[in-house]
Amino acid sequence: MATSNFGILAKGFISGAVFTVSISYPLYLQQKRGTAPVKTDDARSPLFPFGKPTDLRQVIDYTGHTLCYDVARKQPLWVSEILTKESLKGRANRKQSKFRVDDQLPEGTSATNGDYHKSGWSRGHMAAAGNFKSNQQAMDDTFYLSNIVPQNIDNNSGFWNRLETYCRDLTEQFDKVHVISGPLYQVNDIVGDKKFVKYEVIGDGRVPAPTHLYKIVAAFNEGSPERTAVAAFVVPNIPISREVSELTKYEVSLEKLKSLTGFSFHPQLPSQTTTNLCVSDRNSCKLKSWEELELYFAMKKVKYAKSQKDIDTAVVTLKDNHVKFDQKLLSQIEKKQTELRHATNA
DNA sequence: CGGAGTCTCTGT
DNA sequence: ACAGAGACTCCG
Repeated sequence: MATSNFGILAKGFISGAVFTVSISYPLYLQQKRGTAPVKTDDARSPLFPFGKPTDLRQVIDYTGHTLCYDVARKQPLWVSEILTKESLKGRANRKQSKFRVDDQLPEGTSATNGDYHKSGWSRGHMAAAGNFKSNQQAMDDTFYLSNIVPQNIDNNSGFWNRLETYCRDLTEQFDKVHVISGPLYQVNDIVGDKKFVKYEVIGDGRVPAPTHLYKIVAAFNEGSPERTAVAAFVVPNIPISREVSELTKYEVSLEKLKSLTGFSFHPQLPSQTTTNLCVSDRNSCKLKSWEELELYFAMKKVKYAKSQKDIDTAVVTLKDNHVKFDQKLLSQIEKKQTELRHATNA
């Protein structure tokens, strides 16, 4: 028994019946407050004769990501993943995956698709599906609703999508890119000198829609993990202009994020030798332009076009947005058109 | 890449 | 009659 000799006796009543509990606790609990750390992992204490509150939060490992689940909010607190060139290569297809209730969670604590349906909010991945092209199972796992938060759809497919793309592109400069993502509930409404945190809750499950999302990016090379380049970002969960490409606009310090989340991320990271990602990265945390993404969309549309009409609409979309055609797209269009001609002739 | 909504079919 | 799965179409 790892207790001291300073046992005390507690007495009380439960439903009229007398109970007597002998409680032993370490000497340091008797010390003055502030002079020593209070041990919190001891289940017995004078103030908690029936045991200290237990925490339902749990950390779960999936095929490609690990998350800490917030039972009360029915969404993750943080989600961790590691990107490499290899993990981004492959044929896994998100069309094969389905959003679904996570049966690994405690009974009744998972959000449902019904909560999100017609809510006006999209189902935003924290660990991104596109980060697991190499493994269909890993991609499928990201579709568990344990990895999902209510996200503004324009933010999701726009700025946040560009941020995820930025993380993937970092694998061209670093062996490994470690990413932690999660929701935040921050002041988003100020009236006079009063500040408010206002957020919607959706569905029968009353799933809260976060005001912000955060992402911590730590990129390093295999041989020198002590020279990690790291940065953290807090992005409001609202549409963000396509013109914004400076990720530094949303950069915060790790210390700041610690106070916002209550989690100390990367506690082992030696801060003396790490560098700021937005300085080390040769792109200086500059996101790809929206035009580049439009070009990418067009490429896909042409590639899977079933008729000339599909190609035309893709082209019109680009012209509407004043996006310059690059050579790859032009040759892709030519290729597709001859392909379609052969199809009609046969 | 990131999503949504609608329709049809099927099983209870 | 209603719920879920799958195919299909659409958007940024």
